[in-house]
Amino acid sequence: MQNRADPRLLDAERLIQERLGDRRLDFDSMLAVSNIYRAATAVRRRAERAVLSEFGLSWGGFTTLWVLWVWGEMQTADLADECDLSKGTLTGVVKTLERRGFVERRQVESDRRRVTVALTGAGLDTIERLFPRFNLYEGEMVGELSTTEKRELAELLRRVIVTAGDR
Amino acid sequence: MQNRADPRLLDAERLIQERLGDRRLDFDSMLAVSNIYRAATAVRRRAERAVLSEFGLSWGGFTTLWVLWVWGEMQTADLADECDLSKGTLTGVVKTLERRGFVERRQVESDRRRVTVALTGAGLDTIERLFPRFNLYEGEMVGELSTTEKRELAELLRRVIVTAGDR
DNA sequence: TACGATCCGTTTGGTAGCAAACGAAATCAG
DNA sequence: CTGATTTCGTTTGCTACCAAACGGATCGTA
Repeated sequence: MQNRADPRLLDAERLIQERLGDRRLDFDSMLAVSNIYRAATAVRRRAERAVLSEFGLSWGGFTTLWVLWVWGEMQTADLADECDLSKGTLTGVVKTLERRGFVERRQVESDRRRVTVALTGAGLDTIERLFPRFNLYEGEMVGELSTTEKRELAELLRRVIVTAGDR
Repeated sequence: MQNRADPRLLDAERLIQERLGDRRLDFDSMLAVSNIYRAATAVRRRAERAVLSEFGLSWGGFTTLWVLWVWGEMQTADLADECDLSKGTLTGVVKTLERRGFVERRQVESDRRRVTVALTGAGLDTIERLFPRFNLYEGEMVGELSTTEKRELAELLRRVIVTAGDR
């Protein structure tokens, strides 16, 4: 068993209890939720600095490229859904990726409201070089965890995602 | 043991494996990391819609108010650190909170480079009404987990935070 | 006590993110 | 057919977020 890495957590807990006086407080949930957020921020920030910056990509840009790589050309709405972004946000991300030459938009002939997005050659090349690096980085980020613990973590989070989910 | 909640994950895994050809891939790390990010997004989004919007606060604004409530008046740099934000970002968040009347800046007499931030009466009132609500919401978000599982989750994430950490 | 180095918070310039409004295109009702 | 409704992606207006540059204030060293 690991001991607590950050002693401030305990200080904070004590202080909060004082502030709340006799009101009851759900510490276990509080710590679980706040650590989810802190971990995500740390992981994203480090990924952008250590891996993605070199390719001129943000986290969102990488995700979008990755989804297009795995699933192939897609409609904007589906892409937004798969990337877990609002459609408005996706418009901007795609615009940036387009400017960088990684993706291109295509009008759908049969329904001219629709637009699909696809990787360009440069985009394909980039994601194929980048993804193995990114996956190595992912391994480092959870490197302190055993395989069993990684699966446990993923499963616990999956249940939180379902609860918090449905956009 | 729980079975997978999202069957698409399996499709994705197969597709990715095809894309990668014979290169090896660390799925366990990939799923752990991507679920951290998805969970954080879902939790934040829901919090902002379900609880914070009513008080005119973003996630970052809430965090800042909360830190000031627990720790009291603080210098900008320490506040940024505690909120896990860059100092530039904090300037903007404080500016918004100031406009809303929740906090106020104070020049430090002994060192005129420094500025402290403190809750106003309205800010104190707001966080005292808001926090119990927020904590209830946190409980809902991890409501599918037992107490033991919440602690497990928090501890696993704590180790990821340490690995990815050091800003 | 002066001046170079350092330490502050802010500003700048860029991307990301959301909700809501929007306009064009397709569909539906009659 | 035609007018109303729905369904697309984009635009708008706002907040958030970072890195890097900035400019004023302080400190260290001689």
